[in-house]
Amino acid sequence: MAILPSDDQLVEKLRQRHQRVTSQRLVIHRTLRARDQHLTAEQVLDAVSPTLPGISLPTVYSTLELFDELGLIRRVSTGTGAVQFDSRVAPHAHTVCRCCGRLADLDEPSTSGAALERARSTGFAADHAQLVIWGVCAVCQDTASG
Amino acid sequence: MAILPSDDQLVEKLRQRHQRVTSQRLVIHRTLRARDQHLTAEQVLDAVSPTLPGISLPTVYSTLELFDELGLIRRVSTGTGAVQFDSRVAPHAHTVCRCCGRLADLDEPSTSGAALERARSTGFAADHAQLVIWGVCAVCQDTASG
DNA sequence: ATGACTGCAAACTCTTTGCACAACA
DNA sequence: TGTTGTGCAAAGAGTTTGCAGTCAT
Repeated sequence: MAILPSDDQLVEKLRQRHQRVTSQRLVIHRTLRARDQHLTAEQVLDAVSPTLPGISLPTVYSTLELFDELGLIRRVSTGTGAVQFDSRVAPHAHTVCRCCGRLADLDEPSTSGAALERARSTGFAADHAQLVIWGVCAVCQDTASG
Repeated sequence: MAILPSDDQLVEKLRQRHQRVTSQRLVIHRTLRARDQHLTAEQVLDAVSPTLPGISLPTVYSTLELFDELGLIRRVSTGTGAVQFDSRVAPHAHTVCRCCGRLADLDEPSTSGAALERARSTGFAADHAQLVIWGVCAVCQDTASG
């Protein structure tokens, strides 16, 4: 499989760690970048299956875990249902509806800087902050009141 | 089982919702308040079993879910291992070690206020913000460098 | 008395593991 | 050519569900 310019970041990080550049890793990476949203492992499998027939869920999981270690994606967990993997690298928060469980993005750029600093001041090597806001989404509010 | 002054908040909320005051709910509530830390459902089971022999894990889960709805505790999920239930009501953040998985408290009082406001401005009825900071704890840093 | 709650068992979902084969370096 | 990575199947952990019996109101 040919290496595209958009693969460079991934390929470089893999080479640094003496890990292999496989078609599974390339396709999953391209798919995540193209979607730029949060997906479950199963959704990633469905998204890449047309391009990679026969790819397995364990491979998807191990690849997503690798990408999380490399800082290419972020794991977002709400504790309800499957973990979501977020390819949006820019800082932002997430809202979770207590009613329908829906996860949505919230642009909130600079909330976590102070918390990262504070964590570091306690000796914790912080690399990433994840802000999840619980509540009821607009749709479920309408449904409940209607 | 007698109602203590410390149970008042729980009892009042249950009565409001026409739900029953059971010994399971009282003991779990007292145990959580006494510990004032984050516990898994299994740890809650172990903690209350001496007082309530024969209590079951499904009951613990349903009670913790109820308390979360009542705002008496907070569900903290890292996506690795079991969900933790936090009886500390005062705003604070959590750190998660990528290496050993350990969850720790971080006093960080006012980080989430702006994010809650912002979520509300989009029509989302936000009630709670959860800030999780990923990184490597001091212990694991020492282990890796030694 | 009656309806909600509990305990038990089983099922279910999500994720990880073990092993043989394939394929990158 | 030597490992690392993949696919398959199965196991594992955590959580939820169904139902009969119990208990708070």
